[in-house]
Amino acid sequence: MPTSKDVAAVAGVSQSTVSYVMSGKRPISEKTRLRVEAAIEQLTYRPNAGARALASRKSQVIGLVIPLTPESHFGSLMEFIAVIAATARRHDHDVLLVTDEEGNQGLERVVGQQLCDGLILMQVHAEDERIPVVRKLRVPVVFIGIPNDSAGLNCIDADFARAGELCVEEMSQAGHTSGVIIGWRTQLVGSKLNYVDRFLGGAKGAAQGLGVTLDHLPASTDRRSIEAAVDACVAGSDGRPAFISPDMTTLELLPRILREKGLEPGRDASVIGVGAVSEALVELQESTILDIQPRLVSQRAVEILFNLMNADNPDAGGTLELIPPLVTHRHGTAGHSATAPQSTG
Amino acid sequence: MPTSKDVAAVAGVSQSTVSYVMSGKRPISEKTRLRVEAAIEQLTYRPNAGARALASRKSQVIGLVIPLTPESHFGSLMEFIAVIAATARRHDHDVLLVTDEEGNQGLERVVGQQLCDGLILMQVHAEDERIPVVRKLRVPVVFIGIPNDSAGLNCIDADFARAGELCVEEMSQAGHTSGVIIGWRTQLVGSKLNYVDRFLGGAKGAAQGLGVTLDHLPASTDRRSIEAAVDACVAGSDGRPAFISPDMTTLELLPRILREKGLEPGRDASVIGVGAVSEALVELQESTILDIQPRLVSQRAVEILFNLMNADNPDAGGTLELIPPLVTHRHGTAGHSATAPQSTG
DNA sequence: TTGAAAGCGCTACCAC
DNA sequence: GTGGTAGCGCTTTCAA
Repeated sequence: MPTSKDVAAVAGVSQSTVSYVMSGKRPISEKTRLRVEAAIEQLTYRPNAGARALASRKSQVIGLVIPLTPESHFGSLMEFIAVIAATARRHDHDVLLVTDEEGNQGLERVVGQQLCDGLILMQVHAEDERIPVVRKLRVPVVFIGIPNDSAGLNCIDADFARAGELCVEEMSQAGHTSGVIIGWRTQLVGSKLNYVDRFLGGAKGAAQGLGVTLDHLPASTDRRSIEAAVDACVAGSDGRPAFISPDMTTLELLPRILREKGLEPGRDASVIGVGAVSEALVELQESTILDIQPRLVSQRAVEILFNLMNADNPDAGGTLELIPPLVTHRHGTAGHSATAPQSTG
Repeated sequence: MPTSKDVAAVAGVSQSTVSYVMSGKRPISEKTRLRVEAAIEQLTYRPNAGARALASRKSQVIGLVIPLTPESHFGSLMEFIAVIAATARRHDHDVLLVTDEEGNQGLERVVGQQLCDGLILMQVHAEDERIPVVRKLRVPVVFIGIPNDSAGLNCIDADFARAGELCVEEMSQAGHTSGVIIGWRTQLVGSKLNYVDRFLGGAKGAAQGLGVTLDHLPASTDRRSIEAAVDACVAGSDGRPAFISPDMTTLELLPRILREKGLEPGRDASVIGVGAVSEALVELQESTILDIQPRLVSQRAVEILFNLMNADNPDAGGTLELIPPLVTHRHGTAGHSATAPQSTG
């Protein structure tokens, strides 16, 4: 493996000149620059990441903390990860995977070892126990998700309140005057994923405005609890029930459960929700799906992080960005086109 | 940030002793070891990853090269990534994400920069253009997938030949005497993902043995081509058609497409295939699913990599490991239980 | 516009 | 069983 010393020798310059050619941190004459670049090419030189990190105190790596809990929807998760990795590369950084299996230990470890210069945390809980730790961390952190107390933190997420409104509007336009939201068990809401709360808030507001009634049936992401919720809803429903859910796993399960009970989604019941669906699958969903735009959210998360990492002020921050959802797919409701993305401002 | 020098000072020992306490590479008296450990604890010392990598020529990181092409099924991909990350941590290593967007450049970069000590490559093609590059790489590499010429390479994958056999057996037991395999376009098979080939081989062999007829309809993972294949099959079918596919996306689309055509999967048609399905969804699949055991495959991949990384012989290797699939879920065929994983030896 | 040299924090060799 | 110390390959002053 050639070193920058070798490059210097070949180019007939000093090692520091090689360094400055690569970093551009000081003016170099056209002539020497070309010589150095030629030498780099010739030797296929690549700077040693460890040495660079040691000397510069920058690893050129960002840590991505991913949730591997049962409630996470792997397909959606991957959608985020893919964009984050690609965006990071565009900024000349790599991505280190940190599973939340290690919990706070993991955060402290990767930052303590100076393995990365910044962190992105996914699946942030309302009262996330990582927050006190994050506040003490000496690297910038961006949350995907909005905790209850986001003061001074940098957060970005889909606008679930708006998504709730849109779902109810969709429901109303599909001719329903009442519907049921299937979300998490109430005892978990508030202490865990609070986007359900935000979603409920938006939905309830819209329901009032539109004069439709809305119930909230708590359910977890397992088949049994969803089934129970469905039974309850069908029993209490006059005619065609409508289901709304902010959770992708639930949205995948619901149509199947309905069919098992002899209800054809779109005809005998409406299913409306938000999620991150892969393009291949979205057009065949039996539900009306609002896209929470994981690609946009991820990209902004990385950009915010890089802004912070390049900021002079070490504790700059306090971003709170909400990305509006898009209606990408309507299904089974008369009078609606099945595609045509539409901005929601 | 405290350094090992600080630890040494607090413990009243030399810096090298601190190093040896951490690495265990030389005997340390109980007494000093405790003193050092106490100092480490007290200062919450964490070794600087860059410095360590520089001095030891080991980064304690493995690179994971993931495919972000349209043909990859994100949910399945995540299943692999999660296990790889967890297993790596258990070996005291971290995982660096390398997207194949960079192609061979990416491989050469992360190895050249000495960002990682080993690589795992996913979604290996039959004539993968990364292979010549990999052979020159100075770090061990494990492939998930089996290229045509695997000589000297370390490969692991699900046993798709066996999976093909099992699918045909399932089909036969479900009372079908003929069926259709929906795989990739033939022109792609052979140059790209060759597990389809292996799958076809196994399936055809079993078909001969069982005296059932089998067609292969090429289709891509998009809705339109699958639909065309379905139409062709239904037209040529007497009675209840059977579909077999080695691709998860196809398996997710098929039941929906069938329903659109008025065919209820399990009753009017059988859908059988292999894939990596999340536990929450598997019991509601409209198909008979053989689990390709992504968790087991991933775990073995990491273990093989660590064996290579610890091997004295730098070009040890030439592993080829096939993991048998499990019948985890049967659907819509009389006389079968809907669950009960069963080993296939 | 360029070079020399002092570290960055760790490991591992050589002494004792 | 332990300590001293020479690098690992880079960045970044300080000098010229």
